[in-house]
Amino acid sequence: MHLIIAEKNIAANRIAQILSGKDKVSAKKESGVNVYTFGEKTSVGLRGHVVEVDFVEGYTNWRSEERPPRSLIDAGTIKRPTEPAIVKLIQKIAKKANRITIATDFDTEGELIGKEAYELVRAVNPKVPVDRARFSAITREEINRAFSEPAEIDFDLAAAGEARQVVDLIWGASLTRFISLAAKRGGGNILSVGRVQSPTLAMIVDREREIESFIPEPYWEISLTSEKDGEIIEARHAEGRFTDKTLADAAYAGTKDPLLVTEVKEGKRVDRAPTPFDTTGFIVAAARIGYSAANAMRVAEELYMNGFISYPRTDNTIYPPSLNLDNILSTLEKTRFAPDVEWVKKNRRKKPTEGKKSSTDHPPIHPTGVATPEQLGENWKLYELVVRRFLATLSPDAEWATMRINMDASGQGYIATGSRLIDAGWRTVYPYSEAKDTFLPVVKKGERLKIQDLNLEEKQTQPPPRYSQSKLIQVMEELGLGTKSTRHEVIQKLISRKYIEGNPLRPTLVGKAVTDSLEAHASTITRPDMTQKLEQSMEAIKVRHQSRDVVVDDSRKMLHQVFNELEPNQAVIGQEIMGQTDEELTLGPCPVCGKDLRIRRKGGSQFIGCNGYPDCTFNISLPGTMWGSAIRTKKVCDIHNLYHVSLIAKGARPWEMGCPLCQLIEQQKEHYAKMPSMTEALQKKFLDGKIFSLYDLTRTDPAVLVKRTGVTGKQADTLIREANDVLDFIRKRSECKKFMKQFVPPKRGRSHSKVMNGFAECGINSIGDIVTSSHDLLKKSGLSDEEAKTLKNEAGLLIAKQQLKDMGIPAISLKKYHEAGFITPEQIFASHPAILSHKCGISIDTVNKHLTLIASALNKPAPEKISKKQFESGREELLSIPDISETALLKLYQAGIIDKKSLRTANPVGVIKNSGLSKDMVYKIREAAQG
DNA sequence: GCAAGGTC
Repeated sequence: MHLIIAEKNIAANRIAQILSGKDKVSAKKESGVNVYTFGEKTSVGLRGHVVEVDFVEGYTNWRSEERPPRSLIDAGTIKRPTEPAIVKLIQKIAKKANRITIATDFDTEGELIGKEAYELVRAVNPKVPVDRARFSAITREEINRAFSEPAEIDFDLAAAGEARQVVDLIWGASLTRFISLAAKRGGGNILSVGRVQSPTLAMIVDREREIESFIPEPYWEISLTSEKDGEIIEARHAEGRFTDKTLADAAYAGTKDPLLVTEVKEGKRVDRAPTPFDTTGFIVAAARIGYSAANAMRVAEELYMNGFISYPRTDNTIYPPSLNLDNILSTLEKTRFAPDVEWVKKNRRKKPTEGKKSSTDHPPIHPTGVATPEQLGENWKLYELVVRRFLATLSPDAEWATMRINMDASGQGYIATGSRLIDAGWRTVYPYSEAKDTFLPVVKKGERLKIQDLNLEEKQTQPPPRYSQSKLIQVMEELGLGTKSTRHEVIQKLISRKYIEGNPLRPTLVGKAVTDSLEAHASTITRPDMTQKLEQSMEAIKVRHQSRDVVVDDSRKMLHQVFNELEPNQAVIGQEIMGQTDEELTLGPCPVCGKDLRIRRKGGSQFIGCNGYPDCTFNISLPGTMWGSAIRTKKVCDIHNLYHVSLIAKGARPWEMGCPLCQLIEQQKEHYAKMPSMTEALQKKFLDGKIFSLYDLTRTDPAVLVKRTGVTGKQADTLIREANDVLDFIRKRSECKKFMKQFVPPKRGRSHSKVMNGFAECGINSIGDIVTSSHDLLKKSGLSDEEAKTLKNEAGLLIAKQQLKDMGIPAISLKKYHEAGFITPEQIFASHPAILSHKCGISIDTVNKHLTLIASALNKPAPEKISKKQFESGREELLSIPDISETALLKLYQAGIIDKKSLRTANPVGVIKNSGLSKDMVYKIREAAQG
């Protein structure tokens, strides 16, 4: 008897049908397993792997003292049946067999599954010959060929698969146990780690970090509309994005009628027909019509099991030659797609389209059977997708006519583009992506049009998008993470572990915490490189350059090193993760609305916010995370029923902060003391009225304050005004401290806070105060001579800069003034515009504008303006006088001399005095200016 | 109770 072992039941059945020829196949169930007999042959299907790798006995207790997570690295492994019924049946039949053929899938895992079957067989029948049939599709042609030329099992290929199994098990199990124990997570709440899942999670976390730290930048786009014979032309500025507002403004202002057509370019664009579906391609297309990855695969599985489509787990995007495409077309003629098939037959392309990947195990996903919408219900949509994709791969490319119109509006270039589908090609049978025409009217070079509408739009650069499931699967494929059958399951696993959530995918706090911890202490497991290295090793095993055992042992050594780093940090890792979980961050009821208060973190800052946000804005600020991450302690405040908070930093004792609300109230007393009208009785009324801080007070409407606390309207106004003053004072002081810290290093006995206290005693409470305070006063606060000087100087610079900015001088010009040595508004105002323009490299018009701004801010009359023309021609006039050099020119500007005329008419004595030029020189050039 | 890979 000849036993044929296939990878799955459905394959066993189909193989039997094909090989039986005219004989009838008898299908029976033996202890729940399908057995197909025909002639003297018997065909049985496995269920993928029917055995699994696991540790030898004695490692089941996670908390065992003698067997800690690290001990799993060197623990022995065994293969244990996971499908005992199938294992038993195979062995029962194998005993009586005189030939056995392994007919599992034609890939690495298939070879391993075959070897597993081989070992089961050998255990009960040491002598029976075992061969191997390899086929890339279960078609009559392929199966007959494969069975007519039986081959041997490739034990090297299978060994490569075994290496992967063991490496995955020891890394996954040991790290999962370690992290879960460190974070005190057990039961159904464990934290898993793995070669595929951890890098996938890290990608999602990394993306979130990019989004969090993204700083949007403004840019400007200019577009215009015009019209020809009633048809609209939309064009955009040739520059595209402007990153400089001044340039955009100039381009906008410079866009004037007429709009001259400078060039009309017509062309064609080929729109390639899509390539055959592999699993990833199918998932992406299904996502476009609303299916999640897991759902799409579930439906595909169902369609496959019922014979409507081919095997849905494949990496292949090239139809193998053995696949009879004509037969598939004839089959489809019996469906409601007959008209589409008709069209494809008439217009069929020479060769079907091809993708980049081919593989030996299965053909691309294609239809295999006839179905009706009534039969399939909801699943029809995906059947239709597979049918239409198949038809599209046999259809001609689509073609677009393209047009580009280049235009010029008084020196500003504009571009309009249009396209029109002239040959729908494959789009006729595959209507899933929209083919939108953008028409442009016919215009000729040299034609003049009118600008109807001109738009300057400010936009902002956007952060990268979060991953959708299908995008993530595509990226996983690019990085080699997971396989066609497992990628969607990995995503589901991350969701069920509560590492990620939402659509598109976002990491949860736990997901972030686990990734951060692994990246800090076991980064190997968070990188896709591990898979790539493993694949290289597997390749080496396949060609016998390395043995399975050496590869696995090397991997064991690496894992030991990872544990060398992990074990000493167990406590820190636990804290890092526990401190991030929802429960650990929840403190108790919000005093304003009663919902939960929670510690929230963003970047380097943390605060306590209300879960009722944005309806409830109550919050308490916390010190930055550099002082430690805030987590709750076990104590609860009797008054407010809130958990106490403590800050935990690496290598430091936890900083117990106590009840955050008590803290807040205590802190506010100090602030309230600075308000002249505040009394203790009022403070009590405020607390009863649920106003907990100075900040709350400034944000409360006077009418609301009256209602909540019973103060009079006039009192309310006064209190709010005073609160604003104090808040302003506090802000200025913190600004001052931040500024001082940059220039005054802390010393023993002189902390930054101590310096600030010294300042307060001297009445220095803002950066402005530093400028006006005396040198000695600064020294009294503990600063050295040098430090006092620097601080005062820098403060002066900063204040001047701020003043100029407030007056409306843009940052770019400010920098230019500064570099040329013009610091304060007064300095700039006192200088002659010609000098400013010359020394700073700012155009005279702009200088004039700035001087007007400064004059009005300083409450002084604006200086006389010099026009650009006057300035430039004057400069040429003066330089044409042989004795006037560039340096002399500057000196003349100082004396207000800007051209020959002013040189002639100015009082020479004044010129000599103000310019610093010699008497002889001045008279000489005056002479020259007469001519 | 751990992984990843098959299959249902």
